[in-house]
Amino acid sequence: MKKLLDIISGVPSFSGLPENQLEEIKDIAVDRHFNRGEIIFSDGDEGNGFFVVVEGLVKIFKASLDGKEQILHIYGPGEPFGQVAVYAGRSYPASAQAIARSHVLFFPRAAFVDLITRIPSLAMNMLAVLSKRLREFTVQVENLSLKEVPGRLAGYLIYLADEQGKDDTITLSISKGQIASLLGTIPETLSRIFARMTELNLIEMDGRNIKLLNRSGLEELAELGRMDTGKN
Amino acid sequence: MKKLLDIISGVPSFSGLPENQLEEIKDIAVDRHFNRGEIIFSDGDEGNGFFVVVEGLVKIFKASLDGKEQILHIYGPGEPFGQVAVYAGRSYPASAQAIARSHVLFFPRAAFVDLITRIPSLAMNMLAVLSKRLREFTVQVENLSLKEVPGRLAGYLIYLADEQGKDDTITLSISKGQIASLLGTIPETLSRIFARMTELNLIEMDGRNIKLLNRSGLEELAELGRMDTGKN
DNA sequence: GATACTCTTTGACTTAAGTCAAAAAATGGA
DNA sequence: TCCATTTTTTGACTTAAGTCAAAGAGTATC
Repeated sequence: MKKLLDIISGVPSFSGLPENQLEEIKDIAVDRHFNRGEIIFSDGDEGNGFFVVVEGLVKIFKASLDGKEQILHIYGPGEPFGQVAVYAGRSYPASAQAIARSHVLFFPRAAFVDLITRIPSLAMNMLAVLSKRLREFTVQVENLSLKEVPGRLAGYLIYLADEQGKDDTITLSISKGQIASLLGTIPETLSRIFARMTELNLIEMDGRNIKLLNRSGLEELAELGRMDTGKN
Repeated sequence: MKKLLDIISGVPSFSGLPENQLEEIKDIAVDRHFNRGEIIFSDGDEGNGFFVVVEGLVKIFKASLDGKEQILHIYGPGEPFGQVAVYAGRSYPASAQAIARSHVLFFPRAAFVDLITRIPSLAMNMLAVLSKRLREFTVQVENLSLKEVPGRLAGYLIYLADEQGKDDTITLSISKGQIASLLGTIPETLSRIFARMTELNLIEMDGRNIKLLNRSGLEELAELGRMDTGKN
């Protein structure tokens, strides 16, 4: 099956490996499919492997007793998730849910650990992936505790603009409710802040398309962490 | 120098390695000392290695423009920090400061990466350490966004009690101001919540000694995330 | 043992953001 | 196209926690 090998060779975590090793990785991968809304694993579940998104979108989140949730990350094609359970503790530290019809690859722990110990550059790649995630978490903690919601949103919009490239028009790939949860707030608050940003001519919004009208203004807001313009 | 080898063999990240490999690790380690208050590295600094605390206490934190700070973690003897710069990105994702006179070991990147690629079990150990940190971050994000300050404090007190073992009396090793920063709040708020907990007979406080009077009450508070007792 | 710190607590006030409720848009089938 | 969800927005109100200011405790130093 040639297609699977192509997919695997395109995953950043496996980049730079020679064909025969990619072949070995391919051999232990298991195809799995999830419908929109399906839970892939739950916080605390015993985990005997990790996943890589091939197609679709998966959200990783923590839920509270009273029904609130905080999204930790949203992963798309080429991105691995659930590795923490492979290297330490054996349980997943959060829940994963498909937020679109998704095709993922599952890598069983034992077989993968064996590969890592035999392929030093694979180990280095995995260390790099985890380090990148740690870096992202430091930013998330910083945002949640040192920035107000407008600052977090400005940062997120800039992040999307950089990611999507083109001009300064971005398209949201997830619902505003999900964005609220990712930013540690609720839809009502997010909606009000979008309105405020439009008011201040920072952005222009049409459904899921947003145009950044004043990038330096947004950058300042993201940097400072609060709306307060400093005048008066 | 025998003492250094003893220290290294006691570091969890290096556990399970044979003597000759510990020797190799020892050979690349560099001794460094910091006074209380000294900055070890700053957020964004180019990092060419990581550290392990031998003696003392080091705080890892993010600072905001307007002088606030969020502590990400506080590390004591045996714990490594700054690894993210070694495996990805080459810059430190946060700042590190000695909060007590500290003795640390510095491991230069190039030499350590060489060791990792030659010693598979060292690579696995490092993967385990990073995974554990990721797990801790998921808890911190959950706390910041889904729990109110009383819930976070209750969880922290329980964590300290478990760590310090003995009965249900704990001793704070850091100032209350630092605890406030670790929990994502400010000293005034923390002080008021300590007072409220004392009021409710959850704890008894004498300076830096705290007695947990009602552990299950605290556990419920930590679990639920807010003070609200649910009655009425 | 008085002086000069730093750390902690208390009080009065402000505010960002949450809750609850309902209307308005958008989306996706049948 | 029309109906039924789901998503987003708006309004009125509440609240947890922050700000500012000042008083009390602790600790260390000479």
